[in-house]
Amino acid sequence: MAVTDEAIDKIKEMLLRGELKAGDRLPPEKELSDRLGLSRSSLREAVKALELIRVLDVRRGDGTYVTSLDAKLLNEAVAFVVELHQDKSILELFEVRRILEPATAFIAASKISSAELQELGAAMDGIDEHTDVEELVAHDLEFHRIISRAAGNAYLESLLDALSGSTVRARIWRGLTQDRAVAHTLAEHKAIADALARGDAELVKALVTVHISGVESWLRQAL
Amino acid sequence: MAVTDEAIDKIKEMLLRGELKAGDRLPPEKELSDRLGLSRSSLREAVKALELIRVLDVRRGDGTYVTSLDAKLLNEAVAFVVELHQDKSILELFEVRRILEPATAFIAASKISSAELQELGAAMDGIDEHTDVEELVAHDLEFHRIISRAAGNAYLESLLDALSGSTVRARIWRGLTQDRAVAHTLAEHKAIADALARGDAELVKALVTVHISGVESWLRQAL
DNA sequence: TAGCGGGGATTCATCCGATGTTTGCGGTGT
DNA sequence: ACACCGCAAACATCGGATGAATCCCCGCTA
Repeated sequence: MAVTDEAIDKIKEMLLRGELKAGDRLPPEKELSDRLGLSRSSLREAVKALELIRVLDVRRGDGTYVTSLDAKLLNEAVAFVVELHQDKSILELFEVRRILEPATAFIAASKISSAELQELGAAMDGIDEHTDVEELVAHDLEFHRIISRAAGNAYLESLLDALSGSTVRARIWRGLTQDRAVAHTLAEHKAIADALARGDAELVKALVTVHISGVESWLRQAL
Repeated sequence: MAVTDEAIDKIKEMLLRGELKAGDRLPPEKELSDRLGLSRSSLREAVKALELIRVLDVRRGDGTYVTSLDAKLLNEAVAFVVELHQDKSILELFEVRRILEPATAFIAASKISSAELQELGAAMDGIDEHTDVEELVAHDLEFHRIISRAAGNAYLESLLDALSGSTVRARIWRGLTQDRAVAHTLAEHKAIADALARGDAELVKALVTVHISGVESWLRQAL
């Protein structure tokens, strides 16, 4: 194509060149479209596309702003794609997660703070095999997120977060509930938290590998 | 927002529900906009956004089609984001690559076919420290891509491809050339290929770790 | 009959102008 | 000093007009 895609590229270049920085406000639609030499309609298409992947933030009645442009961008972009691949090749996506999650936990083991360890403990409080699925999913998400955050790499955190979308997580925990495997899975969480507290990185890595692989094989059989 | 985002969601749901499948053609703009209850202009914004992340493929004068919806989607989405983070936090992105690349190579070691090994050999033919930067980048890209493809996980392949965009690669090889470190890096490629040929997965993993880490530390010092 | 070319129909590309809605901000009055 | 009001700026959405690319059917020709 041409005009609209050129506009996307030009905006991207303005970002790369530092002409536009995070938090900056873009010129009004009319002015920017004149400057880039296209119509408002076409410019709006470009802006909309950049808004979908969270590069721009459009505030009605106010203006269009550049987002923080941090690692969370990865999350948005990947999550959208992952959501579309739900039934199809979840297992391949899971294989990626099986690589990343233990490595992340390994890194986290040597960096995690006592505050984060406390958070991890709090995340498990009040969660047992009688907790309803919705809350279990929230717990699971938080548990893994605290660990990935402790690894100190925002991209890793975003990627892991996006790779197992909440839809997949919900399905898994629903399945675990039916199979009465919730207690077992929660025990794995507990073991991981304990090993993290002791700073035993190798054990953490092994436990996480077992944990993820367990879920993976459950998923494989469930499909 | 409202109308346009609703349209994006509705199209996404049509995909999830199987109402639209890969390769399908969407109704014409006019018809679809009527059906979704919005104007053509607004619908076009939605379509444009979905086109940016390669979910839809618009062919002028023909129609709008659903793409193959395969793992390559990840590539497009991630590559766009990565490109925007060039100067900023390349090192964090590299850390992710350092996790994925050895693990991928490890998997590839037990799966790689003789045809792929031959490809790997061919990719190294005619490449030496006198090759110009552009060709070195192409070689590097191909080398790592053959290995990730051999691992048999399309998402892994896409992700790795996207994680080290060609811009970063170009910068690295330009730097390696100036530092007269090209021969050394190519020798590492050779060693990796040899270990793959012997099926020594552990060695492959170690070599790749060394390889990536070497580049990473060069990059760290160059920033 | 097979192949080729033309022309109309379909569909997207782009632009324009009008109108509605939301937000931010400054002025005003108490 | 504070609360309210109203204007101006900026995005949201619409519908129509025109252009350009593509597809496909139909008729012509060898």
